[in-house]
Amino acid sequence: MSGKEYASEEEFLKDYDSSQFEKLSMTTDTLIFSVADEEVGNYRKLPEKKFSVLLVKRDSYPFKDKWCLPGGFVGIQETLDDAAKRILKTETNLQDIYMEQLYTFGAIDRDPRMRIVSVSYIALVDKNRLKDHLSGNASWFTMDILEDAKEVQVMFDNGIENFSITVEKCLKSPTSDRYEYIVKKNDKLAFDHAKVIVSGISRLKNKIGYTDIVFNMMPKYFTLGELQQVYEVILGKKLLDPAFRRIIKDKVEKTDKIKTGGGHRPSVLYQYHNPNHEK
Amino acid sequence: MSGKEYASEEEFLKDYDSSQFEKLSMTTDTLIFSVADEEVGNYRKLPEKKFSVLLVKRDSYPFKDKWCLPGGFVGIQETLDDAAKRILKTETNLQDIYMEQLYTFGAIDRDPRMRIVSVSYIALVDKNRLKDHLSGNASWFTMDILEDAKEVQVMFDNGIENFSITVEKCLKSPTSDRYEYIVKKNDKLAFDHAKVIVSGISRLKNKIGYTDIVFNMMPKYFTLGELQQVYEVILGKKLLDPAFRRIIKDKVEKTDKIKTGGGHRPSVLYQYHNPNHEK
DNA sequence: ACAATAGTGTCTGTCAGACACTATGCC
DNA sequence: GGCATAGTGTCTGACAGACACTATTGT
Repeated sequence: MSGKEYASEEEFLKDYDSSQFEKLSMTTDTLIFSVADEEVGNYRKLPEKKFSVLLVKRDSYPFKDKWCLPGGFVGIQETLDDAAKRILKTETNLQDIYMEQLYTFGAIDRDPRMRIVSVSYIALVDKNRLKDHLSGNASWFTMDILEDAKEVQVMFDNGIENFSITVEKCLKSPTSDRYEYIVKKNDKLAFDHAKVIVSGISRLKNKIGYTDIVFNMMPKYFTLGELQQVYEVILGKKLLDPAFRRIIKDKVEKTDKIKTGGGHRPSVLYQYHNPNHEK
Repeated sequence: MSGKEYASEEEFLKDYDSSQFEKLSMTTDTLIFSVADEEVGNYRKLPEKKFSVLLVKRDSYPFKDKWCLPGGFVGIQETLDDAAKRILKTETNLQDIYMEQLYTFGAIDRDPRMRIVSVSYIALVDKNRLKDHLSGNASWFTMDILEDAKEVQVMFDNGIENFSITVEKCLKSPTSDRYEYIVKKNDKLAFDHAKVIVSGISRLKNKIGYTDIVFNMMPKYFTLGELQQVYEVILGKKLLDPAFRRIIKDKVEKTDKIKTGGGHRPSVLYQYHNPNHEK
């Protein structure tokens, strides 16, 4: 590592040959999650909420015609976060969206072209804010998730096409909660993106319980029933009304707006209220 | 992205020029955490536990003579996990140690030589297992941590040298628990490693509450008092005995061994017991 | 005897799970 | 009227925080 002796750091840097180490290609891939309304026949019923993700159809090799997460190469003068933001902007025309780094995937063969390390991100968007700004190859897929202790199954549907993946969960250590994901079935997703999606779903499921990130997927005004539906669809289980209201009561603020029009009692509209601000 | 049309993926790959994208240097940096016994004068008292981290003194520019986390470049034919394992082996001669990926740091100027993206890892070791296998420039530093809602202060000491860092915590979003760390004071740590250390401490503090990762820092046999000390030193607060014993009772197994010799009642030795195995 | 840790019993308040109940608009 | 959702009251058991107490060693 050393070699020639230098008197100062400035002198060293002037002489430094940055080509002596092998370099790698890096990309960011972003899980853009949202919740969609799915209309239900019965006029009385609320539209069903569906957890959904934005996928892009690849138009070139490798994995031509398969679906993948929006992603792209990280520029040499670009932060990882900035690369992820740039890609989000390109695909959805959205800015100032909640994003967080998920995990860095570095398997040798995850891309058949060459060694590419990918930093994955999660972005949460309110679908009402975009609708028709999508780029050409992008499409929202609803996800139906079946999960047990050993396996996750996700069914994707964009209204035209549907497919499913099956991923086995395998604890990396008995002392931790980290899983190694082994893809058992996957015909339509490119690269290792099946793993990335399953990791992202897992992270979201966890964080919904101890943070307020759900509100990034909500419109400004919403009813508690709608909010509860979103929790239920992400957690994959029904919640009891009183318990749910107890949990979120400090995170929301009643407005003077009311949502009418369903074949049932109208509902008060709420908005997000940061519980740390009131103290 | 496309260009010439190919009939198959094989054909495309044969023709693929991997040099068309700018590449980056990547490193892994590992937080090797452990808990050390610090002898106390009083013969009756238990040795005090100290949370500690392994640092390496840089012997070359940049940051010559500053301390940094053990790390190194990721090989082109090497997994991120493998790179981290290799470095752990080099520094401590340890293998089969608990490790998990922490975060990927990608600021443009984190290394003055050139653009380097660093994937950080956490490794937890039982210090009794190594003692004298350390590589030349490595040294264990105890950490005393002072944390409030806005700031973290860490005091490092390896018995010869001591220094401290101060890092400001700044929530990235009101809806989440992600912090942006701003280094306010740091004279002795190289690169952005002050941030990495603070992130790692935060992760560990969190995960100790809902996983069994502490046991990776414990010897095979330990008393509940010792285990409680480790929790206390990581969490930075005292715990009540009965509450602590309630929490860990399913995670440990009583052995027929007993630890005597302190100026007080002897203590039963326990060992880790995976709570998921008994069902 | 006493200092220090080991280990247990139990009260209390908080809170999640569960169920029952009331309220109200729209066809 | 009755369906479907909105919204509330309250019981219960689990459990964390708190404190008090007993047990046992080496010097």
